[in-house]
Amino acid sequence: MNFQLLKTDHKTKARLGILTTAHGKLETPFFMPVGTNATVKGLSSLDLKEMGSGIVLSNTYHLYLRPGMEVIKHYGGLHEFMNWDRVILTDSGGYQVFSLSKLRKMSDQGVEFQSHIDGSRHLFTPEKVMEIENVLGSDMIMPLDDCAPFPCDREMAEESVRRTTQWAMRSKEAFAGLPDRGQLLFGIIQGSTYADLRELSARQITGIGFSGYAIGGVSVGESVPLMFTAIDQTMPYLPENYPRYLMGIGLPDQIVRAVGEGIDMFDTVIPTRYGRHGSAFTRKGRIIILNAEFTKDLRPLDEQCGCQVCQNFSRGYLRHLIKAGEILGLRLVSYHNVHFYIQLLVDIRKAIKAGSFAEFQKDFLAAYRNEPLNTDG
RNA sequence: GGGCCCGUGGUGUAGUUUGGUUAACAUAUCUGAUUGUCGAUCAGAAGAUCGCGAGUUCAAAUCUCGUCGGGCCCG
Repeated sequence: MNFQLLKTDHKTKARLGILTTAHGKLETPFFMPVGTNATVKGLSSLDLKEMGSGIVLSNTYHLYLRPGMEVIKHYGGLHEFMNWDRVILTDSGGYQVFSLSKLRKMSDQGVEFQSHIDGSRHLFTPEKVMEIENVLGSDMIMPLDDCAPFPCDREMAEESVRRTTQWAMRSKEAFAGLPDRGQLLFGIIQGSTYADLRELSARQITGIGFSGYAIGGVSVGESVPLMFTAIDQTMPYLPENYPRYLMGIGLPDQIVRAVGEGIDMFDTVIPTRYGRHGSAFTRKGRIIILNAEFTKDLRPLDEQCGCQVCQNFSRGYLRHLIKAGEILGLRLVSYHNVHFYIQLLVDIRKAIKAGSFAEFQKDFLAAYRNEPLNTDG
């Protein structure tokens, strides 16, 4: 068993656990900064270590297209390529094919798509994705799935579930035939917003048996309530003794809520994307540092934050950097935001350990506003 | 001394020949969106009594005269 469940909160469904991988142990719940192109945009592996991240997420689709597998193979894997000796999870590319490739043809065989970079044509099959991820050498790997869009009619959702299950079986089989690099293969649940399809998908995927289970097909354009409905519809069918990964989620308050539903793993581009676009997270909410009111603000982004950026730079300075299009601005705000997420999960784990997660959740949600904050924040 | 060109939101321009809805576009500014990546993009807002004055006209950024400012050419 690679996952050890240490504790389940008595008032919520929050869990504390340890996930063991080829590149180290991780306490759950944890957050994975997204490093699509073998980099968390704007941050080096050194930065991530400094802020205490134990894991990064990277991406099969992007790395396969660029730099290409020959390069990664030459380095011996993604860890060596990006000089990151901690844990890596790679997404399969199912979502990217869904979100980036204009021209794509899905069939039971796989998905044929055109590169968003140069238009070249490629075919991803479940087997091929397993091979690619094996070469990448990431510690946790996701199988190719059929990510249903939103809105999605029932027929399309049914097909997404059927195909995702079929692909999951093929992935597992292919995975078994590849060199053992100590990788953990996860299963992905689909089913859109249909309760019975979520249940069906969860039963089928867990029936196949994986090292962990992911809720996919969320954060694809649905409303937040619907997203949580999909979580509710899926969670009862996930086995306790395996890690649960909520793909692509979410805003800080959504993470705090989802932990209370029993989710163990998160990833989202929000801290880095929002950082590049000039939004910084604080425990009171998000400030859009680009706003004119911060022009002469001498305070750090978040007065409760201990990160390098908050120790050294003011809101007014960071605003200037972002407005001037300086790379340092993108980098510093991204640094703060990723640190914010990492620290948020540290505090969440601490609260679960102390048996006070329910209070933590209540306090956090009471203090945190989702609408952008003004100067008073 | 003579001749010619140009003055339109913060900036750069279009519209003037042929007068006719609410003066357009880009950029900058302001606000918002962004969830298995996007230094992308999208949405919304504010901003010009068209250098100034007079005249012609039902109606003037547009035509006429004067004037101020900037530029160019000739002497």
